[in-house]
Amino acid sequence: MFLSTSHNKIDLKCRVSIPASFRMNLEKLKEPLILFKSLQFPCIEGTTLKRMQRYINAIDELDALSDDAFLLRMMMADSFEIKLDINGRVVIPDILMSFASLNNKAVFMGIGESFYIWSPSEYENQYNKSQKILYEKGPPKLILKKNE
Amino acid sequence: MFLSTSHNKIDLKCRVSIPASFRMNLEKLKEPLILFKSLQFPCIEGTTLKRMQRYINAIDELDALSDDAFLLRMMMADSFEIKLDINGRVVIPDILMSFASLNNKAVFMGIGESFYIWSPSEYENQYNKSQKILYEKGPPKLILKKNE
DNA sequence: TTAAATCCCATGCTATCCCATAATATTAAT
DNA sequence: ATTAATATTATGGGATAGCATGGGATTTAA
Repeated sequence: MFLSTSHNKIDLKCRVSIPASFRMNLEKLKEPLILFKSLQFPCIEGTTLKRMQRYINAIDELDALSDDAFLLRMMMADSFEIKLDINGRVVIPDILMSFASLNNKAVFMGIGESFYIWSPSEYENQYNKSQKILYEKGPPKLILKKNE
Repeated sequence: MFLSTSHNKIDLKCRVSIPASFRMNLEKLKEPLILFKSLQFPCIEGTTLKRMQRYINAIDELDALSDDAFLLRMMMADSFEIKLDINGRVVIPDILMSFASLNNKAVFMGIGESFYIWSPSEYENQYNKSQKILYEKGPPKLILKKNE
């Protein structure tokens, strides 16, 4: 699982260290890493190849001409299978750098099955927004299921 | 799996490099490459012979005299099994060049099980369209199934 | 025999790999 | 508890291999 938040530097070659705990999770799952444009936020989403496969399978289940199928295909087009170097770093593709307004700092935010990579300023915006919602509407109501 | 987007040059002999990651996918699957006219867009679709077989099988499931069957057969007629040269390039048949309004630049767009080849301007149209839909209707709602 | 398609070699560029070092966290020892 | 020793993680930069592309040689077809 991807949990916790950390701030890492992006160098001139657009390289950045994936937090060690995230790396260990990928290694444990023996899964390659996929990076793609988030459909909800101006940030990059990271996940496993296996999970991406589920999106792809979902496309064939949909009406091929529908908006949803169209958007999912566009999502695939902006997805990249990324190899880590020996030090646990990745190179962030240009397309994703500019989409997420990244330049020299990245905020890694684990959210369970996947994680986000934010620019520090966008992250702050998002964080403030969440605090505001929490203050105005109170905490979310959750029904937890047992593990299978 | 075909993922990511890249821009390659088409030379005077109508040759173009298939992106290395797409090539590796074909090699891993030990599958020949098929190029054909997309049924939905003014672009070329590329996929494996195996997946093309599934389209062919699908025809038999249809009413043989229906419009759908007719369209699918026309699609097959403009399908080509393409060999890669030693550097990973293919020659795009004239029929497909003009169908997709290609001349000296090609945009390769991976969409999972297959990929598209667009002219840069058509690709841009398509991308803008997706951003508009995303903005107006929000992200696709998906319930993901577990992988088998 | 000429034109066109295919194959193969050459080159510049860029992304990837690998080593070195700096920073941080963890353990051990006094 | 404080300091020292060690391991782990993060970052910088140079060497290298692989990719995209141009062009010429060889084969195939008309």
